[in-house]
Amino acid sequence: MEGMKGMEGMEGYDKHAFEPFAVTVDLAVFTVRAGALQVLLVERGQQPYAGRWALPGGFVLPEESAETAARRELAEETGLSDVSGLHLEQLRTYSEPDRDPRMRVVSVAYTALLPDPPEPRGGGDAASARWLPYDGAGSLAFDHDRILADARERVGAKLEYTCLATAFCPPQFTLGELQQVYETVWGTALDRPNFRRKVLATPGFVEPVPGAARLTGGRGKPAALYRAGTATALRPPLLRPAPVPPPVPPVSPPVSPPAPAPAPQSSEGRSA
Amino acid sequence: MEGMKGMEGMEGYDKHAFEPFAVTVDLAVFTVRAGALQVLLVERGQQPYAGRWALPGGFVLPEESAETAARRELAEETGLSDVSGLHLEQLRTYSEPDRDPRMRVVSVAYTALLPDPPEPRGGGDAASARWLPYDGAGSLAFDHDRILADARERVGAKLEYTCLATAFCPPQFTLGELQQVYETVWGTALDRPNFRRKVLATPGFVEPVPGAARLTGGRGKPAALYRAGTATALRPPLLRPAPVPPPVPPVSPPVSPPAPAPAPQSSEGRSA
DNA sequence: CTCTTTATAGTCGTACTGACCATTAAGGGG
DNA sequence: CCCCTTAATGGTCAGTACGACTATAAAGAG
Repeated sequence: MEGMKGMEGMEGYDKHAFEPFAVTVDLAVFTVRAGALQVLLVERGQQPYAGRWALPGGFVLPEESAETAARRELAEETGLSDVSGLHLEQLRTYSEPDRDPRMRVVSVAYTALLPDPPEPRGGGDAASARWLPYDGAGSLAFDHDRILADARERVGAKLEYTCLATAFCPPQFTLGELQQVYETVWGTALDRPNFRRKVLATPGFVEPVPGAARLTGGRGKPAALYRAGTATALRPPLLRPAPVPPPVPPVSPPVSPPAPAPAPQSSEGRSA
Repeated sequence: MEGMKGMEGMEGYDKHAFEPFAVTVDLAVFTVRAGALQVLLVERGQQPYAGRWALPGGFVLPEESAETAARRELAEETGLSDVSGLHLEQLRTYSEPDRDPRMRVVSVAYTALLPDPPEPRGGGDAASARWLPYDGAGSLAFDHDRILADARERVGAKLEYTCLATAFCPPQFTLGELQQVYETVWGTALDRPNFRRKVLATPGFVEPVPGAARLTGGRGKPAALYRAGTATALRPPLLRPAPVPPPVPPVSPPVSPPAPAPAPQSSEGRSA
């Protein structure tokens, strides 16, 4: 603002010369659990949209920034005592005049990523807060469907060119778990050796943990443990596989040469 | 919001149960002119920051979204009659409680890109509006230095993985002009043949214009004209050159082998 | 006509990536 | 105890992308 059109000579201008807005924050809090992308949602207790699921959020208080408000809400909703280490990032602001039927509300949306999700403290103010799978969380209150979709897209995109994925992982993790994060958020399978190669070739993405290789739990060969490195960007990026171009049904290549079938001398050729 | 903590059973709640905010938009409008990145700025006419340059912007009106307000302001400040085709994109929202000394103002920042900049209508409301080079636009009013820096970084990043660069160009342009956009925003020189190869290899980035190859003006071989294609993403991306890793003053590799000096058989080797 | 400037074409070697194959190290069953 | 299954790891190979250059073409300036 600060241009203050039509408010010349206003000198500490009157607060009612313009429409006052309510400013809120909405949170899209993600986690990867049981191989699925999950979102923290609250059930609305009153109109409008009573009984519907919605993103957690709340008013920005007079003396705090939106970022501060978002972190405060995050702590309240998750019940976590320390949210200072969590990844919290501004998504964008939603300001359609009719997004809340009651009044003019401008909402600054944030995205947060959690490693291991504590069950949210069901009590408190919101009717109930729960982790729900992203798929099947459709039809939220207000414009929260859109916010949630925007948030997922943003997270998916950032996995490509940042080291953000480790924010979904506990302090120590295996490369398999890290890969699972990518696969879950992107909804595609990745080649394990290639993924490994890429991650390890990126300085500062992950670093090995000196002792230990978790034997417990798992059924296969025990995996090495890593922790998040100091790097933040991923260059060159790790691009998600293209959404499958047209399968291009082979347009009948010239009928002739099934020929001396030189046979794909591929796999077998190397195994010898 | 919509969580409405501590406002249970409020039913079309009272507008004064929470702090009202002023909501504004700020615009970082860029153009590339004369080989330099330029920004549209207005000179403030009153306190605070009277006489200082600031980003154009203004209040969001009661019945419009921030996006609508941003486009309205863009039209007003540039004096352009049709801003519908211009690239306008939400940057982020700034909400520090003390960002405006007069009152609580939350500002949604937008970034806009213009091809050929008309001189802004100096008159109107703001003391004066002008294009100024990005470098040397330091020390703006409020937190606009930060907003401007964020905007530039965002634009630079988007040039890497989107076809956004054409938004800086007129309807028809040469590859040289397009390259100039990259070089100006990134502040680095690019190899011309390689840039060309990359752009042309990306389907839908640009498409050749049937007739004409501008002979006028230029001094060298006339360049072919292109127009923006339909593609929006750039995969794989066109990464800006790394900011030169540490020049690594050779930390005296084991003193011995300056040996048969295989000499960096680099540049000179090939020029012969 | 020559030099300078800019556009455009093509080459070479390395880095990166996708698609695979192979081996190692558990755990589960028969 | 041996064999099968499951996962992690270690490699190979070929095609693509890209950085660094060289070479050629087509103006305008002198």
